[in-house]
Amino acid sequence: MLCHVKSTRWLSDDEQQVWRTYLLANQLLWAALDRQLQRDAGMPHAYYMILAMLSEAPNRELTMSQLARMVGSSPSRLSHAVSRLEQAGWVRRRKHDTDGRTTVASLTDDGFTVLAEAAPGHVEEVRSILFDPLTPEQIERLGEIVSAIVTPHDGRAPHL
Amino acid sequence: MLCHVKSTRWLSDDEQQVWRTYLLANQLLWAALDRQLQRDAGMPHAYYMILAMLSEAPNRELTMSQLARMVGSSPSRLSHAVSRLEQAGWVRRRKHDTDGRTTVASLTDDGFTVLAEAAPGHVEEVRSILFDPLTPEQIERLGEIVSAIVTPHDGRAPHL
DNA sequence: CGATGATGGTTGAGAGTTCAACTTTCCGCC
DNA sequence: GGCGGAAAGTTGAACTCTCAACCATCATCG
Repeated sequence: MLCHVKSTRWLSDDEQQVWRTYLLANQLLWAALDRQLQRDAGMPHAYYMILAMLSEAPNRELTMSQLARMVGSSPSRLSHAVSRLEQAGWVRRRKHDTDGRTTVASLTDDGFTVLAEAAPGHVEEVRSILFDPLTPEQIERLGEIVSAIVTPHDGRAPHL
Repeated sequence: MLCHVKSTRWLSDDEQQVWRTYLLANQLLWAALDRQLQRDAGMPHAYYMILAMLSEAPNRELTMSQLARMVGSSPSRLSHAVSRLEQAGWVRRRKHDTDGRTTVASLTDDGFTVLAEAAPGHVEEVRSILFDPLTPEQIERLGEIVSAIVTPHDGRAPHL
């Protein structure tokens, strides 16, 4: 037992329970998602998100910075990932027209095809694990809850 | 736009919104947790969980299988992780007395110390990101929701 | 007793991520 | 114009994770 140490706001038993179950639910979800995407599209979820964001962008292209913010990656991680996706022929990189620092990533037709083929299975997976077990009310509550978490509170901003 | 493809149960706009925000909230949480643990204890969250599970086990030891199930790792991942932790001097491995196949991992005193030092900051981080932004009612709802997700539904079991 | 399969665990290679260092380009200001 | 700092990206090394192959031990059953 660790919680004999005072002056720490330890979790109550109920909170502990929620936290542990939250971790478990998350693991279930990620394991299933990664397995499905790896099987059906040969890429991890982070890469799928990159393609998905690009596919929705005007002209199917975004700067690396925009992309990094949208998928929540560090610049480094994104750069490596895009290198990989480029190598697979799913994304192309080019220099920005007017700003020489920024590079623009664009989705290729091949990339779009791969995405389109993986999407139905992916959505089905998300649905069956996350949404199907929940009632409509619970889904609404979940929406409120996650919104509360991502909304900046008091102190520091959520480093977006 | 991808959703012109029919015969897929696409997410509604509301569901899409919940899903995206869920992903964002998760990223926030994991980024913060990993940063804090890396800074304060020099290990990723998965490793922290291993130490935490061991610390709560009778005699502070568990078999690799038990440990793997509790932290939700593949045997391989756990084996690599424990190797690393052993190398750091925080965990020791030994052969099981009666079953020659199983190996038992036990938390060392050093391991316990590291854990004890990292725990307060970790709990504080979980609290400030996950629990503090939520009302007590929301926490309870969240508990119900994650329980519903981890509970086996209809078809296949959640591969625990 | 000995083959057969199941259980428990490890290993190595390849893929992904992190972290810090670095380059290049742009902006503001003297 | 040129200097200093900020912004945008990239790179390489160290680390973690995944996946498949593998070894050893146990259990069972003919």
